[in-house]
Amino acid sequence: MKRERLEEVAEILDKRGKMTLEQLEEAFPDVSQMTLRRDLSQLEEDGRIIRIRGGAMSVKEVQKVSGEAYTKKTTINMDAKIVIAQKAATLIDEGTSIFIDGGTTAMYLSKEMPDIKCNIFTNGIAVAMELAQKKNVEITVVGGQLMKDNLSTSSPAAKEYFDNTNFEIAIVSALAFTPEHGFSCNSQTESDLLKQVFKKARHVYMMLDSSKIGKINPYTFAHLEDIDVLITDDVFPREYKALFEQNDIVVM
Amino acid sequence: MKRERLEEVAEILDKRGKMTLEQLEEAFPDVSQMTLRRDLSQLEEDGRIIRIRGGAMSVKEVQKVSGEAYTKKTTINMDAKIVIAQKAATLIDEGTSIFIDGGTTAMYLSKEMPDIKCNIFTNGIAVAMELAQKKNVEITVVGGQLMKDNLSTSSPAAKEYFDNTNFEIAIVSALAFTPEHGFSCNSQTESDLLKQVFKKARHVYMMLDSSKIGKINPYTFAHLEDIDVLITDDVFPREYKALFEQNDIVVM
DNA sequence: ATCTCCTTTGTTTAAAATTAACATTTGCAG
DNA sequence: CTGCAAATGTTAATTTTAAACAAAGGAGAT
Repeated sequence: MKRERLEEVAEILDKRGKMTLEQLEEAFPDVSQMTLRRDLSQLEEDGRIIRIRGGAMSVKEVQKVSGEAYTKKTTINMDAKIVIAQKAATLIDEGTSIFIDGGTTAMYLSKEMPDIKCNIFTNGIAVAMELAQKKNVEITVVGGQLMKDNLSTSSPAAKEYFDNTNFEIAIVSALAFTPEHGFSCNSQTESDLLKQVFKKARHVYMMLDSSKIGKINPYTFAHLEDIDVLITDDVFPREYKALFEQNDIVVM
Repeated sequence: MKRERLEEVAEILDKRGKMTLEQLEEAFPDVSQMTLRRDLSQLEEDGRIIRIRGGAMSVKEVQKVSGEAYTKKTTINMDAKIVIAQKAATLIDEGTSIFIDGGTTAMYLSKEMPDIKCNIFTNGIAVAMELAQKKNVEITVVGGQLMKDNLSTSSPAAKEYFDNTNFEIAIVSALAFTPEHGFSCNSQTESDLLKQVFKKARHVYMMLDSSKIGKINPYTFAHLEDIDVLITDDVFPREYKALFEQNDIVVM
């Protein structure tokens, strides 16, 4: 009972890097806060985690935080993104061929993903590194120039790149969405890449947390008719939900 | 005033590993607790320390504390590799176009590299992530299937990939070398990739620590005549050094 | 110099998190 | 079943933190 929970706590912390006590309580609804505190104490003694004010973080995360110039971006609407990523993770079936983009939501998705046999294509190198830990996942990285802000690559040669490639699903996210401008991002070449991906993908899943709504970015890469499923959080406005459903999009 | 104090706080924390706020107050008697708190906040944002309840600790300390629990790999001949990487780093000039492979030595190289304006092409995603921290370095990642053991990509499409690309220098390392079999690695596609790179590179630098000598791996990608400079450690056997020099290779 | 604006620092106070202490439950050997 | 010990829950006290505001410097402009 205790032993297992300790393992689970350590695992989830390894996955998410950093969690508040509140988040831990949500993850373990049937034990008290005090118990979780005691668990953290013990894990700390074992050197598996570091306890920080408000919660705890994994050792890996410490190294990451100190290693990179810590981008604040990772924490904007993080909870919503994790929920969305978890949902998306359940949609991945064994043996499928999938494209995943290089955004932060995709990063969470790759952490939450089950370790099943499948082929993943991605343009995010952080995503690729994360997935490399999964034994059964075949990974292919899309080459190209690296954008340092989001660690994703894109290349004008994307077209040829995907000539002989097909995806069952493409799971992507956008930086912005409005009904008029569709889904947009901030890089021309990334936009081109995604358009190319959509052509070769049987289904397109869009992960969109509600903070993106009403915003506009310079490059539109998809409109409502291009996507099949929308995965979002629970504060997603009702009128938008209706709008998506009118366009035959499944909203989760 | 503030700047210096921040430095001092970071230093003393690095030294002592872990301090409570009380201890910090003793160390800095002429500022208020709140100021120290604010300093810690800032250092935390910069990724230099980790704030814990009651005080703070240095990143080093975290690693030490957790060191026992976490297995450290990539230590095979690490010292030699670092020395080689440092040497190689000095050979990179501003404004050049360079290919770097995805091996562990290349990883150290990317850490040691100066942050100068240049174009780096690599097939190592760990290398790419490391380089992403350098503001002035333009990075292009070679796409392809990801090999999980060394986090490098390679693709049969390498040929087309490099059609319009040229390198001033290619800095690569091999997994094995013998005079008869040349430089070899353990992946067919990576071998192809490197051969392609050599065609487009003006100079080829080989980083080879002495542990690689006398070993054979399945795929030879270069012979003595293909390389221009050899960067190695100081226990490199004399007879091999002579051999290289006979082939007009500069040995460092 | 004097003034203004902005940053830094200090102080007080409210909020939050943590621990301690004690009560309750659970599992299990005898 | 009984009693003990480990695990967990609950509450209250303690400690730590952050927020808000006030004061003190510091740099540049006039």
